[in-house]
Amino acid sequence: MPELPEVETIARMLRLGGREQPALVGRRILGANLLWERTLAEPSSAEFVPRLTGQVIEDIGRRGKFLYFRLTRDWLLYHLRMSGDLLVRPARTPRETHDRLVLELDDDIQLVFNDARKFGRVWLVDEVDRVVGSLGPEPLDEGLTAESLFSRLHATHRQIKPLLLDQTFLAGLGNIYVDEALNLAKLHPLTPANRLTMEQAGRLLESIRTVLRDGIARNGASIDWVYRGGDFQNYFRVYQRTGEPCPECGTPIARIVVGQRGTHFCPQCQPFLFLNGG
DNA sequence: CACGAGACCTGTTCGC
DNA sequence: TGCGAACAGGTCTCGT
Repeated sequence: MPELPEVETIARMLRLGGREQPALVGRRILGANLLWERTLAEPSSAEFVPRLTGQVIEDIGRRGKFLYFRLTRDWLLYHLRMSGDLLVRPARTPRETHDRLVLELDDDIQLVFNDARKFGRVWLVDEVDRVVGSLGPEPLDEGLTAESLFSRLHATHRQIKPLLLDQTFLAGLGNIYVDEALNLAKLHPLTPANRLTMEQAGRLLESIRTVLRDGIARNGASIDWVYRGGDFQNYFRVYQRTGEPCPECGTPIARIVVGQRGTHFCPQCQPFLFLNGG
């Protein structure tokens, strides 16, 4: 599903508007149509529509992989999970196959949540931290330093890849950007977190920021049939490039499974140096 | 605490 | 061509 750069791209598009697409800040919600019950995490579907109706969108942003809409009284949050997408369409546009929630806005606009795999979720809450309060720091936040990352890495012996996918450790990374960042930092995905040196922790933070910034600059990645307009997929170094040459050394990219996730890395640039705990 | 498996879902691609 | 298996950007829960 969309990771930080894809969600950031969507948030910016909705907040600022894009080609032929109006900005949504200032629009009033006139009604809502929930088409798949389980898409709504909370409150109940009976409470959702009357409570949402009439509120105005005051701001739109991103925290981790969550998209948030600050409304007159409440916060509306979306998590796109694997296949979710948010689309602006003219009012009364016919339903499309995987539409799950349609908001009717003023100015004859709809905001459509489309999600083939139905994993995505929506919340309407009065306190935003009830949903995003347990997230770890934003990787692009200047307040996050190599020193603080280093000390948090050393608080656990978990493997670095699953740790970076843990949203309570760091918010926003997913399978693509973790593989890309670890390759750039020349770290094996199974490296125990507490074995990283200070220098490696610094390189890891810089690598994470580089791949995220590059991803945002390319409007995110569009892969498989879930096309969102970005083209960062053309710049992957290792993700889904099994058997192709490493851009650094030419060694064929390897694929293993880590935490049930496909994991791509260069065995030459990212050697595993911790056999027998040594 | 840390890890693995299973669940939630649909669609595409791959191998026989 | 057909059909099942494997796989997919995520996260939660449960058992060990």
